[in-house]
Amino acid sequence: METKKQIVSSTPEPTIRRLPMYLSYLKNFLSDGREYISAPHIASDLRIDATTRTKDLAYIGISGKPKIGYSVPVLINYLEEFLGYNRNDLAFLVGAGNLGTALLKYEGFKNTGLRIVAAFDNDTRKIGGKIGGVEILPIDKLRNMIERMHIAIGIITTPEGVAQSIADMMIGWGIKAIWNFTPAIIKAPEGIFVENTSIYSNLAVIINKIQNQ
Amino acid sequence: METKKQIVSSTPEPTIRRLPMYLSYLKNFLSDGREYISAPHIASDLRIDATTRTKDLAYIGISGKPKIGYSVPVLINYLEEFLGYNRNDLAFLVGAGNLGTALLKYEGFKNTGLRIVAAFDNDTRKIGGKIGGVEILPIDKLRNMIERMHIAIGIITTPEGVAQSIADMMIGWGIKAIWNFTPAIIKAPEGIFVENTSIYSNLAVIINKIQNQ
DNA sequence: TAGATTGTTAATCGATTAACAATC
DNA sequence: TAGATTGTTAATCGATTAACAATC
Repeated sequence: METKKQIVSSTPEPTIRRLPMYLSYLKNFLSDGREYISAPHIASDLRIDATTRTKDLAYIGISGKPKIGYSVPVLINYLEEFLGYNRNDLAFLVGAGNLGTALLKYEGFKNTGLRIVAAFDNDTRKIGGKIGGVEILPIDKLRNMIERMHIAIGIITTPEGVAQSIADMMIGWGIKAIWNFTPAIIKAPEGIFVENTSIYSNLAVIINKIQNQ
Repeated sequence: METKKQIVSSTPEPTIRRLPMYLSYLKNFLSDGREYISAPHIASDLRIDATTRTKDLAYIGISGKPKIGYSVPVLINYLEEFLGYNRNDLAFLVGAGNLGTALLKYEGFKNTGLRIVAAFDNDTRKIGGKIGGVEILPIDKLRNMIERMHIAIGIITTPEGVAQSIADMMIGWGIKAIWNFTPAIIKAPEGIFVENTSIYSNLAVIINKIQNQ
């Protein structure tokens, strides 16, 4: 028998990145009181091809009605469910500097399923205190806490130089996904997912556009 | 004569996003004192296909020598030049909240060509003060400042609800590129470039991976 | 020279866009 | 019914990967 390449029919990453955009848009739309919306309507507002949008919604298992469109509240429910906003995904944050502080205080996470349950730093002036309602603990408590609480997500907002060593600790103690806000390139074994929010990459795209305009 | 589709042979965006990664990696490599590096070497460290990497470097106009590899210092120079780190690109930031403050204090920009020359807010307690060495001005000074200083880049770190109106002001007064850190979907006319650093999109990818693992 | 490494050309893969049939 | 809108199938586009020739 021939070995058939396994088809991992998962949602494409570009689609996943667009979903929060739809959600944000639809919530605004709903506050206008209208209940149904059509694909061309969303598409022209968001500057996304109507077919792309239809496919995106089909991926998460929602379909519309010809002539009428999609029910906005239903769409919002499906999106929130798919994006895990009804779950609680616990996370630790390491590095309570400027960016770490901004994330700890970020109101936007309240809409989502992400809960930052503790933060870690090596600055004794911060340890014991709270930022955005989250306790700041010493780094050497990290191991015990990850293991005890079965935390799956680790957020790294440390200086670039120590990012890899923090990641290694997190991975060793059971973290499944790392959200890296430093410019460091995190090396991780197969099965550990690393998502980079790279300020430099975003800046590079902007500067490139400015230069070539 | 047939109209030939104009070929805008510009560097692909995925390539541009990878360039800062190469730069960061090479700077670390250089501090080890070695002068030449080969494509397979970089590739295995960064987990990027060697051919992809070779092409990326070819785009910015640098080639290596068979058997020897690429000269690291030359590579760094080319990358910094291409990324505009030797230029000064002036930017304004609007919204000196948690995230805005983090960006104003961000040491990493010192390596780049970006200079945030002023910040704007409507909080009278912040106005007149400085954050990260940058003066905080009232929003109503924005127009005059953009026009006078020919600022090209506007950074938005306001609450989601006012992002579009700030963008409209910026665009009306001559800003060419907007770096949007809010979840808002910024509508802008043709020719104005909008780059989104979307916390929600990044989070969505992480949550999706966690759910399906 | 021999072999490691680059660089180019072709093949593959995946996402977006286009065309059109189905349906309320 | 007629027409607006969805949903599916095919075509296009662009990036990644593979194969192999060129070169120091």
